[in-house]
Amino acid sequence: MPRSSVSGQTGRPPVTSRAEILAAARRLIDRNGWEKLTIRGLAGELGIGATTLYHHVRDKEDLLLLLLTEYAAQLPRPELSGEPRDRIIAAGVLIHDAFAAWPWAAEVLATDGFVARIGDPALWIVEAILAGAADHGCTPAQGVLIFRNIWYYTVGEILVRARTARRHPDGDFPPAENSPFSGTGNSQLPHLTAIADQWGEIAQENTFHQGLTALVDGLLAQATA
Amino acid sequence: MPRSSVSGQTGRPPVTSRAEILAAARRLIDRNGWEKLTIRGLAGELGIGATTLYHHVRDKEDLLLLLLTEYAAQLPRPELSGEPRDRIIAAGVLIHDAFAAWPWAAEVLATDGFVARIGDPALWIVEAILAGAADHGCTPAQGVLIFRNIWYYTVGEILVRARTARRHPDGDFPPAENSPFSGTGNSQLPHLTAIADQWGEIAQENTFHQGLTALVDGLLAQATA
DNA sequence: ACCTGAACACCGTTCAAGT
DNA sequence: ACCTGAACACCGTTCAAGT
Repeated sequence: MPRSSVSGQTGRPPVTSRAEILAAARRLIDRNGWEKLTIRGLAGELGIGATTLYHHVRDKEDLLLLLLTEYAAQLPRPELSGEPRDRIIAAGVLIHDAFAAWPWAAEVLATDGFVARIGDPALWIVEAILAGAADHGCTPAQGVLIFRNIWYYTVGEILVRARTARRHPDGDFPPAENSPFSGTGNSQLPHLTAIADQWGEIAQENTFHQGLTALVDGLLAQATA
Repeated sequence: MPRSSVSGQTGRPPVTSRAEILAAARRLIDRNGWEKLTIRGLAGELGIGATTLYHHVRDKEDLLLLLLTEYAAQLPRPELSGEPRDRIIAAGVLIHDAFAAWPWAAEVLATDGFVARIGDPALWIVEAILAGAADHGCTPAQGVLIFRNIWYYTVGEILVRARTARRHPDGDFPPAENSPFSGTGNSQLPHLTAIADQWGEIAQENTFHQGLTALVDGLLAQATA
């Protein structure tokens, strides 16, 4: 790790910086996908020795976390207004859209403790959901429940759709792979058989907003029952 | 790949079989977690050369898929009865419990096309959800929507909780890691501050059934609106 | 028919030595 | 202060050669 800047500079001059490393990492991820990011490849992109990176970031996990924190800090932070229920849904959509633009973030962050790890830049959206729940008449514990459920649902949607997209990139979805029903004429499965042909097309639709609304409305109905 | 058994056996006798390999893989996963499963380690467990495995399974992904198919085929398949809405929820709980017992399965299968890949043994539960939706008055497309949403929610819950458990194994949950709020006295985040101390404990609770119920009720309300 | 070691093309990370 | 190559301890997979 380099020390924080002091006036009297001595010793060998740096060939790179943490900022340069993060920018290059982001470039490579956008180009090849995050699974393909390697320390050695990153050093190659920067034209430096692979081991030099370890003077600027602790390890690969630290690098990814720095990248996520940077991304989170730079996201727009719109004022949420209107009915509490609508604010909660809008907050969920914001989380979703942020991850949809950078699906690998969901892979890295798919953990309950994510907000603590990513830090302050993400807390405001949690606060927004808790505030919406409270304004709707929920107890604090019910607010936490609502946040957790939105988080589960959103992570699941992002991960499933991201991995599906990786397998058969945009547009074509061979029924045999995308539909749960590839065989023919299984009389034990009448509903599945009936819908088999259209499954792929239906599963392609973006129904996040609709599903999130159902989840939030269901949770709020439970809370105020 | 070995050929299907024929009576006149010739050549070098096998030192293992696909069944033995799958059993050993399962043992190692249960012992060390699925991330630690390596082809070389598996061969070591069996006391054979690593490259021998490639005569019995195509590659590592094929091996994992065989393992999943075996697991799915062996799961109990209870009759679901009662109200359509309750049958849908019960089906979701069955999916959840199957994955909760083997969380790595969710990692491998977190893809829209999962049922096609895992094959017939998993189709009955999809049929059960579609049938419940139809009996409740949903169109086939609405049934597919309900299945997909249950799948997203369940995958998210399993993955988030599995990865969290891996980070701070059962019991203790340091607030600094498990709560979104580690700092103190941030007046911009009143609701978060108020609940910070109890967050870890609340987030520990298993609320899957409750959340799934909210989701299904919300979706059914949308469908029949 | 089946098994095997050597080899290929990779990983992340450490550390002593250099500038 | 910072950089570097060599080295360590791994991966999955292929393939020619052996039994």
